[in-house]
Order: sequence, then structure tokens, then C-alpha cells
Amino acid sequence: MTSATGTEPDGTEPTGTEPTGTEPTGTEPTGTEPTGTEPTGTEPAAAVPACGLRLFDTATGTVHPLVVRDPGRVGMYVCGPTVYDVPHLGHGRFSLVFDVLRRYLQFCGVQVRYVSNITDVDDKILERAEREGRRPTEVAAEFEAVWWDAMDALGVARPDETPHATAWVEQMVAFIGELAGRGLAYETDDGVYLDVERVPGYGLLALQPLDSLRAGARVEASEAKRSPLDFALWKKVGVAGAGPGAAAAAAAGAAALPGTRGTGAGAAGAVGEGAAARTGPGAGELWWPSPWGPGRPGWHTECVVMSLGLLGDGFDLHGGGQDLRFPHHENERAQAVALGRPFARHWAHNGFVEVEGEKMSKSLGNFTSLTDLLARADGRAYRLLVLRSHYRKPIEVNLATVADAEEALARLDGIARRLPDAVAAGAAATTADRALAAGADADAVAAFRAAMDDDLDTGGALAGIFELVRRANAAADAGQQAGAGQAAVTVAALAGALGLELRAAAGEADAETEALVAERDAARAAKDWVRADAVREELTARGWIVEDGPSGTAIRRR
RNA sequence: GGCGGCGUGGCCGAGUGGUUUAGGCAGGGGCCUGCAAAGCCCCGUACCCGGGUUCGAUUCCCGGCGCCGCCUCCA
Repeated sequence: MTSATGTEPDGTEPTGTEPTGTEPTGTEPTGTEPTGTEPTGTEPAAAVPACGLRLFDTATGTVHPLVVRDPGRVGMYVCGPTVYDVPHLGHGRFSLVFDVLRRYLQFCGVQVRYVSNITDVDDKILERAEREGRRPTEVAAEFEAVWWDAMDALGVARPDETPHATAWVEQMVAFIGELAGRGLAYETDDGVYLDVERVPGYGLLALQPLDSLRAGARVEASEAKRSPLDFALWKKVGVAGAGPGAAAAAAAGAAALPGTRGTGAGAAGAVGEGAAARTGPGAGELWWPSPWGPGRPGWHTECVVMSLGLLGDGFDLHGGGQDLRFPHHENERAQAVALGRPFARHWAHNGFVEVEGEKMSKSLGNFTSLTDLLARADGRAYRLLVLRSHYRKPIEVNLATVADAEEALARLDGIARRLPDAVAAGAAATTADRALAAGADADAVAAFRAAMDDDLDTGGALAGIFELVRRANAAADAGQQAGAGQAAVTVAALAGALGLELRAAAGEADAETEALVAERDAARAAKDWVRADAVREELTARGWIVEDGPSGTAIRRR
């Protein structure tokens, strides 16, 4: 059920096509050296832009070409969910934003490797397990399943890799050991911490220097921590409650974790779970052995280890929601930098989802679950809503804006009903070259790429698509099939590049409904308008939209 | 206290130093239709306030007001 490794069948093969659109080289210099901000030395030799895309880079605060490590390829890591509850609207937004980035790169002929993790060991998971008297692995498995259901409903393509934290603990322990070995981390009673003072350039993503961050820290430096900004690489278990002995005593029960998931790339061997029920938080504990005693990894360590492990040093792009910028991404980066390893070449962060003008969040109580939304609205409508605004700006999500998006979506779907063959042909064209080969309008494709290349101006791209919808309908009205077809092919191909599938589906009609349709056709043929209108009202009452066409009464679900 | 963002027509939301100033939804008029629906055509003269720069600012600068976020777990 949680098949984490489903690879998108299309789009990833090397088409060998050279990006056709804007030529990024020569438009520089903007003064910003994309790679110059990484004070990590050792720059990879190859450094060429991926297609014509220019993206805002959080680290530099500028929009510049996406310069990649390996020509024609992009490796991207996007921080995935901690599976302790159903996903919320913000999860939906980041998933959609980076799904669109991925798809667009593929559309341009770039080979993308997309990695997005599942955090399946975390305080919140443990807390929930504790509260519900369940095992943490069970909680994580449940909500991971919910997560993928939501992703499917949104039409988000599965990542190429979905590393699970619990499967990487051994590597994390080794990584922490390296940091500790170099004196960059220190051990306390309750864990191992990174000494951020030792990290050059700390504060890059926070957009402020270390001093400023330190001054603004609202947290009391815990007695043990040297600086309030230092963060846990390893959290020891069993120390909070009855003393350090508890967890160790439970080590006798250590066994292979039954539900260990992930890529299998080196799952930690000995894992303890739930054995130490007699100490404070014991029932929900989940721990691994380490040189510092039993414990679990800190959140910031998981992503740096897994991203470097799967994508390699100096991978191309690291993304996530704005709230991950600091401290999460800052701290991931700090660990890599501390070891002198080149980290992400480019940082992308999407804006928040707001509900009633405020950042939605669980703590504020205006938390709205993605699962709820998807139960009552087409997942494509949420995609459209997200796409309509710029990915870095906040978006307002409420009943009205979702309904608005659904209406707009209906307009798009109308093209699929009216020009199904052209739409099918366009949808099958998953790259710009194939779209053109399928007969898409070259100018429109170029305009689309120009918009997308401009820091993913999905709103502008969408405007172009709606313009094409208008053209397709107008041409079809005028009986110009060729023009209508070309516009429709283009609409479907470009919408597809944004992950939007157009659907003509009318909905299944039962026999009774079919009979009503037949009755209405008969009444209309007999010019019995009173009867025809009565039947239409009946159909409408049953939830159908009734349209009279050349072939008689057509109905579809509303 | 430090840092960052936002304020556009009824709503959502792009964008730009000036002339033809996205797009969607809703609304009005028209065409089409038996009537509708869908579609097409036409319509909105918006840019928080006050200064400044400029021949000219919604767009640049300064100040103000309002709203939001990060600095603590958070996509």
C-alpha cells in the first residue's frame, strides 16, 4: 500500500532533446553567482543551466538560472511529511508546487530525479502512539497511507525515491559520528548537538547572521546546550524519565523492526520499540543503538543524510515550505557545510496557505485538512487554485476560492468534452517536442515556456491556456475544425505539463436516468416543450447538467 | 527586539514607469437555443495613505497606516 518507490513511467527517459526555448546563456551576468554563495569550496566542474528555467533562490535572494551539476539532469530533494496526522492544506501546496516544477523540467526534456522523504520517527509520532496506546510504526504506517491517498487524489506523481528516516538511521549515526569526531558536535545528558558557532556562514537561509539569530532567539538555552541555536543531532531516550538505565535495560528486547520500510538501502539493524513501558514515555519509544547510547536521530539530520545519500554531494535543488527555510534547512545545510560537503546548489521555498487571512496551522486551530478538502472537491481544483497564484506568495484557501477554481476547471473540462481526440493527443505529449510534433501551437508553447521559465509563473502560463480554450471554442463554433483541434491539442499538452488532466467524464447514468433522457428526446422531437422542460427539471434535480446538442439530450454530473 | 513579506476592479489573482494596462469566478448586455445549458462577442476604467524622483507612477524612493510570517515543532 505504501509502495514508496513508484516511478513515474513517462517523461523521465532521456529524449535527447535540447531545450528549445529561451537561451539562458548570455542573459547573464546578473551579478549573482549562483554557486558562489555556498562557502563550501569544491565546486563541481560542470555547471550548466537546466533548460531556460530561472528560479528564485532563497540563498541569494535573486532569480537566476537553475544551474545544475550534471547537464540535462536535475536532482531535487523536497522535504516530505512527518506522518503523525492527516496531511493539511500546506502539505498539498508544497506537493503540488514541486510536482509542477518536476513536470515542467521533464516537459523541457530534462531528466529529473525527485526524492522526497517520509519522516516516520519523530516526537509527534511518538506522542500520538503514546496517547493512543499504539506502536509508533503503526501510527506512521497509517498516516503514510493517508498521505499517498491524498497525493494520488491531487495527481502528484510519486517521487523516484521516498526514503524513510527509520531506514537510514545507521547512516545518520555514522554522519553524526563524523561531526562529533571532528569536534563540531558535543554530547550532553540528553543528546548530541551541533555547535553552530563552528559552521561558517550559518544564517544563510535565515537571511540574517548568526549574531542576529542568537540575539533573537526566544528559547532559553537549555542548560546543556552551548548556544540556543544548537540543535539535536541525536536524542537520547530514557533520560527524561526514570534515568539512563531504562532504555538500556530494554535493549534486551531489541529486534528487527517488523515494519521497517524504505528503500532498503541499509536499514538499521537493531531497533527497539515499545519495550520500556515502565519508564515515563516508554510505551511510545522507538530507538536505535548508537555510540552515545540508545536514542533516535534529530529531524535535521535525517534530511541531510538522505539527500546527500541519494542525490550525492552538490545536488541541484532542495525545496520545501517557507517554514522549513529556518531552522530546518539552515540546519541541514549547516551539517553538510560543517563537514565540508557541498550541499544543495539551489534553494526553493513555497509560500504559505492561508485560511481567513492567517497562516493555517494546527496550533492556531484553523487547521484544515487536505483530506477533508479532497473529500468535497476535485483534487484538480486545488491544483488549479495553487497554480493560479505564484508559488512564493501566500494563497487564500476557503470554500469560495475552491468553488471558484472548480468553475474554472469546468471550463477546461469543457474542451475535453468538445474536442476529445485533440485533447487525448495533447495529453499524450509529455514533452514540448512531442507537443509540437502532435500539432501544438508553437507560439503558445513558446509563450508558456517563457512564463514558466520566469520563476514558474504558473499564473501567466494558465492565462495562456485559458486564452487557448477561448480560441478552441471560438474555432469550433465557427466550424473550423483544424484550428479548434490545434488549440485543443495545445491546451491539453500545456495543462499536462502542469499536471492537470482534462476530463470529459460525464458520469454513469442508471437505467432510470437513461429512460428520462430518452423521454426528453421524444418530447422534444414532438415539440412537447412542457414535457421536455419537466424532464429536464427532473434530471437537474437528480444532479445532472442537461445540455441539448446535435445528437440530442446530453447529460453530465454536476 | 532582529529579519522578511504583503496591501490591485464584487471575489481570487497576474503584471507594468506612459500609449491596445493577464487570466479565472461572479455580474450586466448581445448572439446562439423552442426555452435553457454550454460556447462566442461586448462591458468593469482597479492598483492602502502622504510625500518625493520624473514630462509622466499603480509600477522607483522615503515616510505612514493596515495585515501576515519567521526568529520555538510546523509544508
